[in-house]
Amino acid sequence: MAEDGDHAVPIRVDDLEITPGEGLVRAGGHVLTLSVREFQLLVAMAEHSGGIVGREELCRVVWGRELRPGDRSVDVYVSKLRAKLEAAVPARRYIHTHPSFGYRFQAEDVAVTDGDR
Amino acid sequence: MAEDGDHAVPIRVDDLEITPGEGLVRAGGHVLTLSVREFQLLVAMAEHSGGIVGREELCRVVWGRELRPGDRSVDVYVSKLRAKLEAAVPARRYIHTHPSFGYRFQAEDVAVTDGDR
DNA sequence: CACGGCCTTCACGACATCTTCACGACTGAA
DNA sequence: TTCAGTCGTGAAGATGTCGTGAAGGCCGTG
Repeated sequence: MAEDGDHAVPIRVDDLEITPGEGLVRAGGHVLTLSVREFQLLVAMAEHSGGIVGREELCRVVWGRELRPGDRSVDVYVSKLRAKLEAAVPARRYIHTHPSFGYRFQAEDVAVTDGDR
Repeated sequence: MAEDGDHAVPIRVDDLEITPGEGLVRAGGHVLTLSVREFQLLVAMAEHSGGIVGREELCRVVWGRELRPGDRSVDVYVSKLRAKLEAAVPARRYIHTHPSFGYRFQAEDVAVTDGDR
């Protein structure tokens, strides 16, 4: 079934439960308070969980416009989102940077021995 | 058919899953973080998996220019790529050197039988 | 009006990447 | 053995990309 619509089907990634229809995010029994942009960004990445999503696509999906040269909006919101996710679930890391490619959303342990390289 | 476009069709070589459209490489459920050059080099070799690819061609495809005498760029990046592949999948060897000819991309066991002596 | 949250942009520092150089290991020929 | 060509790889400097605090504008609420 097509599931990229606005259905209220929760997206689950590790400890996170994201409910697009309600703008609700639960992290291990803990509810996150996100702004609209933060939430849309989270959903956009979580829908491609495990894959890399480029800044251009994120800008298109969340901001509804093309990414302009020098535009740092996406980076700034990724930073804010990371801060809130880390505050909620310190043991995991969800947003990974792939320089020049984009970001990858996937739950990984923070204290990794070999997972990061 | 020639399908070297930017389709997100994954290239599979043994334990490796390479997704050109996303810049993503998986090795046994493990995600590799590669730079742009490293990734392009990997794709260029993996597309000719099993065959030998010369430095000239690699330089043309990845760097977009002719290989100049004394240019070691290709060698350096092959080295980096080897290091990351070996870290991810220690049991296999993917990049084989054929002196004066080029490199061959093919999965082989590390505990070598004696195949290339 | 005053307050507070959200969004955008700017600026600076931290970090990753790219290129080139340098040295040594290895190989085959004489 | 000695020589010449080839390759592996660590390191340094230049460049590019990213992380993030802060300032300013907008808008809704009390």
